[in-house]
Amino acid sequence: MNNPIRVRFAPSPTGGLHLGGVRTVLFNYLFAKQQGGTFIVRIEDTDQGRWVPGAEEYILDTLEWCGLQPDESPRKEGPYGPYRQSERKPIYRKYAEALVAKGHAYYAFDTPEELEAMREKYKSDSNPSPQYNQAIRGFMKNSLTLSPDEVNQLLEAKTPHVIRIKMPENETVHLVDMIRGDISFETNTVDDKVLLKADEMPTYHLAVVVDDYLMKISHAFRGEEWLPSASVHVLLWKYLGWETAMPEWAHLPLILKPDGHGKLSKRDGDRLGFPVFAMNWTDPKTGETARGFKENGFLPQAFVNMLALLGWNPGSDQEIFSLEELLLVFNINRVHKGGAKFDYEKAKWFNHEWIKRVPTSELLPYVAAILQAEGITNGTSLPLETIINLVKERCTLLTDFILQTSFFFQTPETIDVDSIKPKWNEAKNLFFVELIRNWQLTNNWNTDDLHHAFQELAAANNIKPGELMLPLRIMLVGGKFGPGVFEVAALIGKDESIHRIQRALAQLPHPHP
RNA sequence: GGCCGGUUCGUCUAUCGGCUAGGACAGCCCCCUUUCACGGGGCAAAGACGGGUUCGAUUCCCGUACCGGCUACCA
Repeated sequence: MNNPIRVRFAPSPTGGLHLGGVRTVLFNYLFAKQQGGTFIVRIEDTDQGRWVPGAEEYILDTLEWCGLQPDESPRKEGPYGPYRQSERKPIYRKYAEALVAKGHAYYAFDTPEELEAMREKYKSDSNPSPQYNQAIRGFMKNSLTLSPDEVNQLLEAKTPHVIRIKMPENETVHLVDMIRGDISFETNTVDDKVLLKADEMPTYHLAVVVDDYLMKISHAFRGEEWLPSASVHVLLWKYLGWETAMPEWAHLPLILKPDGHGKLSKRDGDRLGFPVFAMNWTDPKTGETARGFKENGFLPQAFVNMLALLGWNPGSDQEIFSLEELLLVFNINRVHKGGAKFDYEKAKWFNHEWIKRVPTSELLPYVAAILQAEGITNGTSLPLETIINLVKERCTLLTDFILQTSFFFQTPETIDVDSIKPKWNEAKNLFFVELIRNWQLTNNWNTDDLHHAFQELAAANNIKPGELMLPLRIMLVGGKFGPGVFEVAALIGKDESIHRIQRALAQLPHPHP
């Protein structure tokens, strides 16, 4: 009988939630939910210095927008709370002390200055970044080099100190990764990581092990950047006596910059002009706002779909997946080992596909909100659903609906007269004057009749309809885009259509006014 | 520098040793469309390199190169 599936996403509340973070959530979520497991969010706020107000709220809001709701989180406490590590502070020390008692860890009293001095002293060309490890610890100020009395005195005097893991000598640590298979580390090459900091807060290394144990985590997914320190974590599980409860590991590949190399960062988004965060994030210190996919006009379905295919694929040619479909076909074993360069063009393609296939009724609230925010809403009662149906395939982002629908609601502020002028002449001018008269008299204000009447009038004037369609489009819509002109005319109505033509005529040469 | 990981079209990727190496995005061309899109059709584009193993390697093994991550009392 297997233990229940319990997975966790453990972000640090230091800012906006990055693409890669959301993908980690997604894979956690899919893995847990397809097996009836539990998805937990635990806030890793052990670094007081990097804590940013609002970040935790933002992270939880983002998961809500994505539809990836945790079963247990600071917002929805479960049986293993609290779900914020800062509130779990009293828990950690005893485990660190237990490790000291067993001889797997030790107290270290070195000051930051002394650590710096050590690094300077041992720095060389062949070893540019000396570590606090088994070669060095014998020369430092710790409970391994000091006598028990000295250590007790220092402890009693409340001397600031940390607890470090004592890496064993000449051992090979193995770990099985669900994505990468067997990975091994030589303990001689890893340093004595700090477990408990001087402020009594645990470091990530201690906290992740203790909390994963206490929260009964069965599978631990995280970014590839954690692979090097995984050996420390495996050792900790063993030294704490919890080896049989250790979760299965999966280290996810990184999401890389589209150009150049390296991990994708917020800076790249600024530089290359695309969002990196899921939603807008305003830095409370600088007041600067980083754009999010949500505000850039992405549908959450598309965002999630795009993320799922970054580093994973079903082995078939299918690319469009709803969350429900992903739940059916996702398989952690098919996650790649190699990092993927992020491609914003492909991301937009996913969104376009989703805009085309999502029912208009579902698009409606998004579009209505955007139009309202843009101040495009007016007194008219035009059927927004009909309009969305007319233009949705032309919209890659939800924000494209602004350009594609605003001319239905308001007379275009400027029209592209420059595209009419070169081929404009008196005959065309007369045609439009006559068209206005024709329209004023008609009672058949619908797409088909408008189209036929236009054709007939063109023929009567001996002008090719093609010569007149573009001018009419620009007069009504403002530019060379949008759905069929007669559908636009039919929707905006007789008075408005005539008004727009008159307005355009006034901006064009008309020798006989 | 050390440690760990990775390497198929420009990009995301398929391939459980048999390949004329498939799909998608982007690009280009054509059709459809009296706009822009949608849609349809087409073109171009890849196995880092060197050794093995094998009847046969993109696929397995080794080495090299290159890329990435880590190397904090940050996560």
